[in-house]
Amino acid sequence: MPELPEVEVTRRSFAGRIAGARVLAARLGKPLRWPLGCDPQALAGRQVQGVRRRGKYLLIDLDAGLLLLHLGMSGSLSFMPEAPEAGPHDHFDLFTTQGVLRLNDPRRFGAVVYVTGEDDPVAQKLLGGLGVEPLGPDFEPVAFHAALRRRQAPIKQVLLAGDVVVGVGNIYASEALFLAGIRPTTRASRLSLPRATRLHAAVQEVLARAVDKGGSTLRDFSNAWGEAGYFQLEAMVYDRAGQPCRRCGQTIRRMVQGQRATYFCRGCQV
DNA sequence: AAAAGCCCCTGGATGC
DNA sequence: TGCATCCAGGGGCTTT
Repeated sequence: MPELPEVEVTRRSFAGRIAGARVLAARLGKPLRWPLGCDPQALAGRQVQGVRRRGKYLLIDLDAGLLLLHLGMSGSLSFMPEAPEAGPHDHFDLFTTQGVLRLNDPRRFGAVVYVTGEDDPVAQKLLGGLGVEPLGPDFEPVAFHAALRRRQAPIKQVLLAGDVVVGVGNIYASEALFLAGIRPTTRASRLSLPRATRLHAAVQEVLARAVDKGGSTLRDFSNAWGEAGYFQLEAMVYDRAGQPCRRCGQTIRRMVQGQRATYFCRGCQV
């Protein structure tokens, strides 16, 4: 489910309310992708300093150590004054003096991992290989072009890989390539500087706009307030196979790259 | 080093 | 109605 916009929207929806809270207890449901990495009881008494985001990870800073949280494919967070009884897909609860942070994740591709710091080997393994933040100052056209020149894979898959630029998932990769007028199958190394620059701008534009719209709610995404997102309503290509292109009228195509669906317009993307 | 496949898991939609 | 099949916002790990 969640790409950078959904994760960022989630972060903003509870960061302010949980900051300063004291952890009372933690509860685990079924196993997630990785073990928590500490006894849940050991979290009691720690204070939440704030919530950051790195790529699609949320970093919940504690006064000692931090929690790395990933929503995987089907995860969503809620933050409520009091938690209803846990349902079958509620796999992590953090009870605090200011409310309960709950992770609901039917498919359990998500994770909550405790690490002592960002230099912790586990944190390094998960965060160390990530590319630059697309909405940060390090995402810059010339460096982006240089990084793409080293990659022979199709540009769609390079965007998804996350080691050049983070946070672009399956929806926004298709959308950004449409905006930039680039075929998803184009080898990354063959993009000229002007085209890479267009793609750079398109990635920033589509992600920023999606954050603005509260993310995309295709099935069940909602932020920690329970509010849905609306970006899916303005998707140009994603999940629109067989429908007319909103720009040129040609039929939107669906193809498969690396076992993931890609949507594009033959008329608008060269 | 980089690319390509393979999984992890559950639920909803579709088709017979 | 029931059952099989396909598909889904991710990404680490293993193999080429």
